[in-house]
Amino acid sequence: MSSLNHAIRFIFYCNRLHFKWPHRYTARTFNPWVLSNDPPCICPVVTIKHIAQHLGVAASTVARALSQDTRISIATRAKVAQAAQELGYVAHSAARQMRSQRSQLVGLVIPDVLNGFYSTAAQAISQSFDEAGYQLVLCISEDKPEVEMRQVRSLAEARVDGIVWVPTLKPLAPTLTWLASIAHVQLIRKCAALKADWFGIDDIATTEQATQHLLQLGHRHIAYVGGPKSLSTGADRLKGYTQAMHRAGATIDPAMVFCDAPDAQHGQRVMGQLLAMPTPPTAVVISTSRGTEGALEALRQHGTAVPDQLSVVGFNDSSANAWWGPGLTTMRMPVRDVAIASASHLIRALGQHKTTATGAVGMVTQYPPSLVVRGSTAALTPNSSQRLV
Amino acid sequence: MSSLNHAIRFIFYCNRLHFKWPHRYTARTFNPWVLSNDPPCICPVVTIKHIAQHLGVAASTVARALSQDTRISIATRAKVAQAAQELGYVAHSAARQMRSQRSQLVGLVIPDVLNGFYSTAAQAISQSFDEAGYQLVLCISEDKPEVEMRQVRSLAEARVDGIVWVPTLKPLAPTLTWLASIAHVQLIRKCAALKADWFGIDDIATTEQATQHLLQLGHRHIAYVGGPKSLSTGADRLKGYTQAMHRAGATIDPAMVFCDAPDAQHGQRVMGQLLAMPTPPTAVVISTSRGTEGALEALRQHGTAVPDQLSVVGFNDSSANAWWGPGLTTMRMPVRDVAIASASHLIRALGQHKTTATGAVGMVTQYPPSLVVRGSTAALTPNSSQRLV
DNA sequence: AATAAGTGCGCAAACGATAGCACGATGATT
DNA sequence: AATCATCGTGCTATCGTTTGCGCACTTATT
Repeated sequence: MSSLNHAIRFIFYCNRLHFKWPHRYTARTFNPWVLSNDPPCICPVVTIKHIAQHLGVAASTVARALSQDTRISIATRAKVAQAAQELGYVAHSAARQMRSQRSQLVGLVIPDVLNGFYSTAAQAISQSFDEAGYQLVLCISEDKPEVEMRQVRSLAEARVDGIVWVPTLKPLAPTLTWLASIAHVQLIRKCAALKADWFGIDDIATTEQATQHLLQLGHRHIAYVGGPKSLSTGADRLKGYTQAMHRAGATIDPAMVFCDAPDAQHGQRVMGQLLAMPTPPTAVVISTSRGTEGALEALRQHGTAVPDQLSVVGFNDSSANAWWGPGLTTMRMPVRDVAIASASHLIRALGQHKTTATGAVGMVTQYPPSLVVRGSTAALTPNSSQRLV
Repeated sequence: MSSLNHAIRFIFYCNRLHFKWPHRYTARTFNPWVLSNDPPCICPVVTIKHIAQHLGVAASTVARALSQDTRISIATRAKVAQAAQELGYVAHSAARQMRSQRSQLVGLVIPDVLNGFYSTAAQAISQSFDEAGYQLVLCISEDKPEVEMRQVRSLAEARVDGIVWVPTLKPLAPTLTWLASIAHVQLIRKCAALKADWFGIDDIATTEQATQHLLQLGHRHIAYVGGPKSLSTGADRLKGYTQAMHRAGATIDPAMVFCDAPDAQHGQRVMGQLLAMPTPPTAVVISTSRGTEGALEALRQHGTAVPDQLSVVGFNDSSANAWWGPGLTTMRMPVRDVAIASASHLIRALGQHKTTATGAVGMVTQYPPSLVVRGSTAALTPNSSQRLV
């Protein structure tokens, strides 16, 4: 804690020199509740002016020295650096932002962070921006447009340099207005009302692959449990299922297609309904991660034999899926790759400061999913609960 | 997009009035890549000065009106509010911070966000601060002290009002110096080198309960797989195991106690070693979440029968644990409660602005864990791989 | 009628860092 | 010897917002 003592001595030193602390300073103390051993000390924060006074140079010289301006001699730079170190100088990014117009902050707006899908994205994005020297402001919108609006407003007030945005179902108009004034990329979900560069996954392919897999195993009565159609992901995944079914000439029973809230409750309830049907499906495609969790819980409660009675394809591959019973066949998505790509793109754009050199606006970058086949899907047998028609 | 047009008209209006835009303004435009349909428009950001000029009042009046100062008449306040709305005024929090000395930012430093343990905490903390009007700066330290140091430094530069901190194994000295000047709480892990209010879980009780459970089932050769002893959580959990074993008069085989990196690789490797022993244990306590994942993978690969050959107690209960094979017996921790408590405490402290009214520093708030018994633990039988000695 | 109190608002000084401009000193060139 | 380029540094305005002080005006009290 020697730098602290340095700082304290410095205060007395300044007082000797009749350095006038602004009166408001007296309220700023080192927080007493983390330094209970030491006596509470009135200790203002050190600024470049203090360093300047300490060395007998101008504040601007200190500023330039700290930013390694070549116009300042090496000797002076060294002295400044040492003084800054001794006095415990910590730059004030808000003040810097006032002039430079750059906050070195970026916002991340995601619906949820418990969901492994988004926590993976958050982790990757956090790392990318950390490496690039940006700080990440995390906003969890909980899929609520009002929350999202408030958070985007706050990000705009903070003058974040950029935003990585996973839109909610129906973003409110002010959200779009504010976002339009900020460099941003859209992640995973598309927002039709606001054109911007988008990074995501080929959602049609996810369910298309899954459904084709089940069709090849001989299934024809395949149920679908997904997210709301108003979400771009929900609509596309439904489309993938529909396309695959039509191409194979299989008929879709509307009673076996559910598009609703992408949460565990919904998954559990809907799976319960499917199992209670007089002629239940022989296979089911579930296209949300939380929905998959709920559905598995319902299967456990009903004691349904998987894959003997029912083949199941889940969503968002994780290590937990490998442990589950016979192993869960899932759609695996390169979330990490997508997240890193979006962050890199935004970082690059911010580096270019303003030029839209990439060319066209509304760039679309789509990554392919893959199907991980495990034990929860099997060929259709007479054992299956549904008799072939 | 009518508010945008309003703003544009306002610019011309200002020009007519010979309002001088600072030359630097010309570089700030509405971002062209999100508004490709409209022609790129040079459109400075609206400040209170512009509102003031628009209404023919002083900037200070606008500032007071926007902060609902009672000295400003209701009529003026309404006019200001409307003008702000029309011109698309967005407050500049950095400028506000310059005077008020409050950034309305808080930092969250956690080692990992993929880990369900910490993502749960992050979600709860994010919500708490969001409700209290703070923005959350997320820092993922990856358990690396150098990364942590850099991030804490950045948080100090951003003048965050407070920090929720999960310390790494060995925080570096500068980290502590910088943290000492900021209001903060420690979460989950304790940092002995820096006294502060702490919120966590009774880590001794976690493994103590688990071990007692196994002892009651008749097990005596119980292995332990945990995190490093240098971590407060690692040390305490080991202590809980040791205490329970000693109290029951069971001998601890040092070859069956592993304290190392809390990751999946370690869990998998160590579990492999245990299974390969000439006289393997009949039960095992695993006290890290990632370690549990790795261990389960090793069990799957070895085809070990659980609980017939080996009883297993895992860590950090999640819904996935219920699906796993016979259901995984786990230590469940009230992470969400702890996280919310820590955030609330910090918010309360920040609200009091400086007073350490709570009294003593170094407050300790500890929540009790609970044991969720499922199918992975069973009474010792001759079937078990280890003969009783 | 004169003073006191209250209301509504403007002026200007900060907050900390930075960038443009200028200025003195040194050394090099004509 | 005079002019010029270069180097290192200081002065000062500026970013957008807040706030203490003060002024003019209105209403209440003596």
